[in-house]
Amino acid sequence: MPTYQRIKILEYMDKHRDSHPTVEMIYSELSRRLPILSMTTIYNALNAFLEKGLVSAITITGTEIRYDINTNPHHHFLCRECGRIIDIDVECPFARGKEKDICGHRIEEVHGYFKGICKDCLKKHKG
Amino acid sequence: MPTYQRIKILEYMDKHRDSHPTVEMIYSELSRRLPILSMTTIYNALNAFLEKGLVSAITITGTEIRYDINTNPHHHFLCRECGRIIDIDVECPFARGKEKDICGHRIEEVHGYFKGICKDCLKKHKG
DNA sequence: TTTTCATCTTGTAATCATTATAATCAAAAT
DNA sequence: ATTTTGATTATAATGATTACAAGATGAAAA
Repeated sequence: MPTYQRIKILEYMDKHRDSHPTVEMIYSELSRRLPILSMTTIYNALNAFLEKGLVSAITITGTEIRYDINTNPHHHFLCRECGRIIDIDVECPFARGKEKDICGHRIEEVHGYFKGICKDCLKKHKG
Repeated sequence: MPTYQRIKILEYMDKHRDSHPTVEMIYSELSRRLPILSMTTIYNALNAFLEKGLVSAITITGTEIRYDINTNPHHHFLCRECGRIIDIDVECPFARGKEKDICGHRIEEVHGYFKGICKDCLKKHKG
């Protein structure tokens, strides 16, 4: 049932858990090996994965959608300097999914993110 | 020093605190009264406001930037049904700005948002 | 008052990520 | 074998935002 392309895309997502890749990043690596691969295919596949809950979408940079295969509840940190997106463990009961409502509204998705300077870039400043 | 247009834009932001307007929303109302007004002016003004910390940007819908003049620490709730963006009070120490670092990374911005069905839309379903 | 200088505004054009569309393809089902 | 369903592809369209260049403004300096 799952297509060859979709398997490759999912494999890529699994291999690059930390990079929270964009469609472009997936395309530029996979298209080297796969004889033909369309950008649209990746969009379609990721949207299908989204609906099935296999991946989640991160809109943190404002200019693009990043995709995340890590389904554990967590937040993200975007470094203004190096651009990395770093997973942040959270103990927030909302993020954990313990709370289903907030102020009477039904919660279906929880997103939390920080922007700033990451640990490594801070070191570079001092060193 | 502040321009006539910029004052009008800030006035609009203050009058419509709850709607978290887009550039388009600001433009379509203000351009009726102001003889001429450019979309670019609104973008420029809002970016200037952003740098001065007068407003903050909310990228919650994925398709557009919403602007918020409420500088109190708070989160947002996006209703999937009516599209409203609702302010949510938070007691999270990170959102409150009490914590300046997380896992060694320096925090400069904190964003939190929920997606789901708002209180009012839930009522409509039952009623 | 005139000049200067920086800043803001405007309109148009460009960018760029994403989506829509329509044709093609493949695999499964009847 | 033929139909059906869903995936893939290429191209074109969308739409929010930014880039750019020319013109307007307004305060400070001469």
